[in-house]
Amino acid sequence: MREFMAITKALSDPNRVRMLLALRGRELCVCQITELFGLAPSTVSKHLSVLHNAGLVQSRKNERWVYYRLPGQCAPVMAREALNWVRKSLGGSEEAAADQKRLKQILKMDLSEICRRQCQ
Amino acid sequence: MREFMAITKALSDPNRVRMLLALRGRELCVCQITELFGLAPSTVSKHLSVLHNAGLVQSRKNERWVYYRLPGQCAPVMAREALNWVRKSLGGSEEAAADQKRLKQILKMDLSEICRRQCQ
DNA sequence: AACTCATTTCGACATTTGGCGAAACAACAA
DNA sequence: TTGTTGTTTCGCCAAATGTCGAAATGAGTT
Repeated sequence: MREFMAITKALSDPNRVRMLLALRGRELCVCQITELFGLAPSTVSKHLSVLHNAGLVQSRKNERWVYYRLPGQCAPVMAREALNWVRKSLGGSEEAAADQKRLKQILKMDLSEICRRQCQ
Repeated sequence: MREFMAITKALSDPNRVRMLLALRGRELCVCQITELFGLAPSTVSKHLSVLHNAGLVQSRKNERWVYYRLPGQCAPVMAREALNWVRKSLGGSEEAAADQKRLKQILKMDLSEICRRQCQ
């Protein structure tokens, strides 16, 4: 029950759900997610920590950047089922499509450039 | 997206999730749910309204009582998928079993008797 | 060791949410 | 019509939540 509630609470914020949809098929750096959502880096970090705590994302550090991704087969069943449900329900939604489109532009940019823009 | 968020917000409270699990296989009157959870009737009513608003329960009125039940095949796909996920994830949980056990006792009681107990 | 810089944590604030009791509502009974 | 009674709505309060900016962290660089 505790595990399940951690998941539903994580899914109860639209920005967090959009983050999960944006992570389909690729990993993203915190600064890329920050750029995509137009939120403060600290806010994005907190959202990602909620998702991580619910087992809905994993992370790794490389050089200066932290990358988040959806968990693989090793993830707990409950989290995998939740992610399948999200994908099935919203994978084809307008919001997801719009985010994917803007993400395409962001992925072309250099990570350092993105971070520089966020510091000003 | 709006529909999906209504569902996840509805599922983000443990009492509401327990209510959905208690409604498996039968309809329940508001006073029975109130008795099961030990909350104020107004609180239970509010929870049920949130669930109803998300399409996760339906209601009917009969005589003096209002009965809530899980939606049938006519329910929107998203709500049905959500309910399946809840059942699959928590159908066998300790909390659900404990609630079912206490519910068994409550179902033996007369509705008028339950309501009388709640008024004092 | 000191510096840089992406990320996280902390502190503050406004908003939302879960809870209750009182009052309003709605349906039935007398 | 007037009561009775189960449910809902309305205020109110305390706790939780989303957001930001400032400060702390930590890994790589000089």
